[in-house]
Amino acid sequence: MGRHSCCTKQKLRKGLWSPDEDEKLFNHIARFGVGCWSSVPKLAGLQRCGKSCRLRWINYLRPDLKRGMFSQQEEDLILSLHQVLGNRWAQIAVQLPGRTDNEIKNFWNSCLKKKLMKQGIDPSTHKPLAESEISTPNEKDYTDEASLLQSSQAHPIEIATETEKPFNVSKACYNGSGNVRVASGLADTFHSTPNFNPVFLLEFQERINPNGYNPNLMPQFQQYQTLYEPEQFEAKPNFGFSSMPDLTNYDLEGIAEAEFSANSASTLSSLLYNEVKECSSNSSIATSTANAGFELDKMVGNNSTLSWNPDNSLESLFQFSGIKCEESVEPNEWQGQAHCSDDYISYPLTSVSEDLVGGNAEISYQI
DNA sequence: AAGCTCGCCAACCGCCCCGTC
DNA sequence: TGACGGGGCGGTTGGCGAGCT
Repeated sequence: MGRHSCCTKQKLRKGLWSPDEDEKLFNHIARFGVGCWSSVPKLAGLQRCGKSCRLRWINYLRPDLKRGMFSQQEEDLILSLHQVLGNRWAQIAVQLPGRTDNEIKNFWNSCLKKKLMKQGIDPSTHKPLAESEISTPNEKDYTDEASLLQSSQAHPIEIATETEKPFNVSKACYNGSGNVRVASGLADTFHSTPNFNPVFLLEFQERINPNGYNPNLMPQFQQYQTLYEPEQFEAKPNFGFSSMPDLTNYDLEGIAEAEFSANSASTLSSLLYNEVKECSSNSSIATSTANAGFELDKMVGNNSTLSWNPDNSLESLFQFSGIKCEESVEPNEWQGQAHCSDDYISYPLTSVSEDLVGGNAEISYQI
């Protein structure tokens, strides 16, 4: 296979990204969303390969990234997931909103691995070192149920019996003895389809006390908010970042509503915030597709257009089927309604809402 | 203060998978 | 059906800063 074709081109910059490059990439994605990565460098005026742009966006520029130290709960969850999934960082990252696979991988290699070693636990098998050396092959392939069963017999995964919400971290914790306790059904989740329920995500995020916005992007956010007041966002739908509340990063307990309003750029954000906060306070999160539709319908009570891309927070979770793009529109021709081009898609929330209420739409949860 | 070591982490590399032609 | 290109993923590297001598 060899080197990726985009990297073979001449005069491509490598190494650390400059603030200027970041700004160019950020502005490009902010305007046009995530599309064909190979065309991004050219369109954004960057001397980088598409892969490099993609990585920079995913690992650093994405507004839904959480920065800072890993919490104890996150650490426990990583340990738990690693025992089940092994070095499948991307799958592990799915369960840790706001964290990238690269970040988790680095955290594992720099901290957790050593921590386990100090505790006398083999980081690759999660068994006591002595036992591991004697009997256990290094990396087990847990993809098939037989090997999982075999593994769990040697080191049982405790399945919680009570009706617990999945991703309750306190119930999916690493106990330091090589065993992992997960909520009922969680193990199945890992090994069946890659589908992921965002309700679980919200549940989890309630508990991990996120650290807030990606600080790297605050200046840009502020800039956009200065340029475009909330009422202008309907006319500037391409600024999906600002109109898209970051569900992963709100400190639902700590942040004042007034503060939120000041920081958010749209009514939609406030509506979403209220909804999530409500869920947070009474833990009555919708658990069915129908309920999810209802909740969403309440959330999207205005006519704001959500312009967001599949890599970003909410639409990465909700894939609305049954919504067809009627026409192809160039990105620079976008207006405040539903648009679709080959590479970029945005949906008017009211349409989504109507479809959901009408029962025509199916929400599938997707990684 | 200078040199050295070490750890962290951003970014790259190489491979694989999948879709398209 | 095979070649090709794009995207995604895990492993690895190297730059840089902090701490130590």
